[in-house]
Amino acid sequence: MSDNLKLAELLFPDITKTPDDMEAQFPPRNLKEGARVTRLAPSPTGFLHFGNLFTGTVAYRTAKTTDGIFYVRVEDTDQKRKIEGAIEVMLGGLEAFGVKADEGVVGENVEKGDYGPYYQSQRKHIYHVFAKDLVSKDLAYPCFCSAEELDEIRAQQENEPQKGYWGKYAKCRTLTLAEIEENIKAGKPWTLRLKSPGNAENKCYIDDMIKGKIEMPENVQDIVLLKSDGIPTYHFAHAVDDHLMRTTHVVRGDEWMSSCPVHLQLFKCLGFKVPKYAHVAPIMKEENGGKRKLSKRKDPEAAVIFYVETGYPKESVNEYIMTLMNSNFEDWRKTNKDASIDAFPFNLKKMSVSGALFDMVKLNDVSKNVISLMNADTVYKYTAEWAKEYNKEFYELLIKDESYSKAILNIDRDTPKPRKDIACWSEVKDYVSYFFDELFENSYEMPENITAPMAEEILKAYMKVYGENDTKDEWFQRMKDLCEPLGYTPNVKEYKKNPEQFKGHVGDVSTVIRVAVTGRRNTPDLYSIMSLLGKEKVMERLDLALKHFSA
RNA sequence: GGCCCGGUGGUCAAGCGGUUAAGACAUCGCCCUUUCACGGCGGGAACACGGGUUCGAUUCCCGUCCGGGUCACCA
Repeated sequence: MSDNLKLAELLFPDITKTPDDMEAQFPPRNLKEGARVTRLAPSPTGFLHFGNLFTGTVAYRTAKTTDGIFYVRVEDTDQKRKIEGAIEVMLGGLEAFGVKADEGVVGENVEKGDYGPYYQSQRKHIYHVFAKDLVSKDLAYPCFCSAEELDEIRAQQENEPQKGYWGKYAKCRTLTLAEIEENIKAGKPWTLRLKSPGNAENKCYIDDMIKGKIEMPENVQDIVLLKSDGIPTYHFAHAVDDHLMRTTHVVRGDEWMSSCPVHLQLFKCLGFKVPKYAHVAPIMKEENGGKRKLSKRKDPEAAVIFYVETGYPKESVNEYIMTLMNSNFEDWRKTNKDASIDAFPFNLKKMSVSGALFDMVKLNDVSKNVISLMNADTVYKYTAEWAKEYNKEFYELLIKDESYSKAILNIDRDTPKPRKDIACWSEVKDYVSYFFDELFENSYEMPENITAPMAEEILKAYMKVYGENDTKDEWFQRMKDLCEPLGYTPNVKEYKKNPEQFKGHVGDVSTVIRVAVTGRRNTPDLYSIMSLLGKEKVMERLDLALKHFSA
C-alpha cells in the first residue's frame, strides 16, 4: 500500500464508500434540455437580508424561466453562528416574497428531495468520502498548525505579496507519514488542507454569466478543506454539494468572485464538472455621497422583515426587485400590465455588473402602481391581514363594517385612472382616518387666502342647502350656486382672468367644506366622501367647524 | 499592499466605433381640474480624467483618479 493510501486510512478509517458510490447515489437529474438547477444557500443566522432575497430571487427566476429546480441548502457548517428558529424566519421571509423552494430545506428540519440531506451539518460522511479520496490521490494532507503558528506565519509575511498557507510556508505539506502518525497518536488536532497543484504564474479563467470573462492567477493556497472538527469549509462544501446536488448555475454574491480560482481548482482536483457561475452585485445604500452595502445595523430596509412589517405587498417588492434585476422589466411591464411576473423572460446576462443603490422612492412608486391596479376587495383583504398582525386597533375599526371599509377603499379606484396614493398597508390608516370618528382629528387649517369669517360664511350657507340624496352633479351645482351670493365665482378660469373681482372661486368654497368635513385640504373626491359619511356625520362635522370659525 | 471588478443625468439604466446619447424614478413648468392624486405636454440635467488607435470614440487600448470586493479552521 502506498503512503497516500495508508494516510487516507489513518485519517478516515471509518469511510468505506467511494466517490463512485456517491455518484451512483446522486445521479444526474433527469430534466429537460436547458433546465437550470439553482439554489440559495443561506447560513442560519436568523436574519434575512434584503440581499439574500435579491440573490434568492435571481436564482429562483433563473430556475423558473427554464422549468428547472430551485432548492434551498442550509450552510450550517459554522457551529458558532447557529441560532434556533433561524430557518423558519428565513424561509418565511423568502416565501413572503414569492421565493419558494421546490426542493431542499422547506421548513425547520423539513426536507424534500432526493439529493439531501440539505443541511450541511448532516453531510459530514459525504464530505469525508471525498476528503479521503483526495488524500489517497496526494491532493490533501493533514495540517497540525495551531492558531498561534498560523499567526506567526502571517507575521513573517508582511512583505510577501502572496500571503497565506502555501509553498514554503506550508509547513505540514512535507510531513512524513511517520511524523503524521506520531502527531495523530499524540492526539493533536488537525485540519485537512488541499495540496494545491496551482502555480501563480498560470492564469485561470472564469466565464461568469453576469460579469463576463475574467482572468485570475491560479490558486496556490493550501486552503483548509476540513476544519479540526471534521466539518468542511465553505469552499469544500460548495464543490461537493453543488456537484452532488447537480447544481447547474451557482448564483451567489460577488464577494465570492475572488475565491473562484480556489473553487475551480477544487472542482478539478475532485474530478467534477465546473458549474456555471453568476455572481450578483450587492445592493448598496447611499451614505454621505458614497456607496456602501446595505447594512444590517444601520438600515432598517436591509431586513426583509421590514417590508412585511411596513406592509409592502409581495407583488410590489417583487416588481421592484425585478426592475433592479433586469432593467427592461419596466418596459415589459408597460406592455404586459396584467401578466404574471412569471411570464417575464428573465435573463441573467442582463443583470447589472455593479451594485445598484437601493431606492426607497422608486420602491414606493412601483408599489403605488401595483396597488392602484388592485380592486377594493383585494386592498381591503391585504390591509386587514396586515393590520391584524401589526395594528390591532386599526384592524378592529376596519373590520367593524366591512362594506363601509371597502367602499372607502373603492373611492377613485374603479376607474381607468385609479389613484396612486397607497404604497404600503401601514399608510392606509392615515389615508382613511377621517372616515372613522375614532381617528378623526381636525385642526381646521385653511389656506392663507381664506379667513375665519369667510369660512364661517361659507359653512353657514352650505349647511342650509346640503342635500343628502344629491347626485354628484346636483351636489356640485349646489356648491357653485353658493359662490355668487358670497362673492366667489363658480368659474375658475374667470377667477384667474380677474382675481381682484372675487373673493375666490368654487375651489375655495369646496376647500372650506373639505377641511370642515375631513380635516384636510387634499382628499379624494369630496362628493364620494360625504356620501359615505352620511348626513348625520357630515352635519355634525360642519357644525363643529362652524363653532370653531365663529369662536 | 497583492489580486479582481466597476465608473453614462440626483437615482436605476439602454447604447458598445458614426445616435439630436433611449426610457423609468425624482425634480421643475404648463394643461386638465372643486383640492389632491391620476392623466397629458414640455424643461433642466450625464458619457470620471489624461493619453493613444481610428477619417471618427461614451463605445477599443494604456495610464491616473475614484468607488467596491477579497486576501480566516466565517460564510
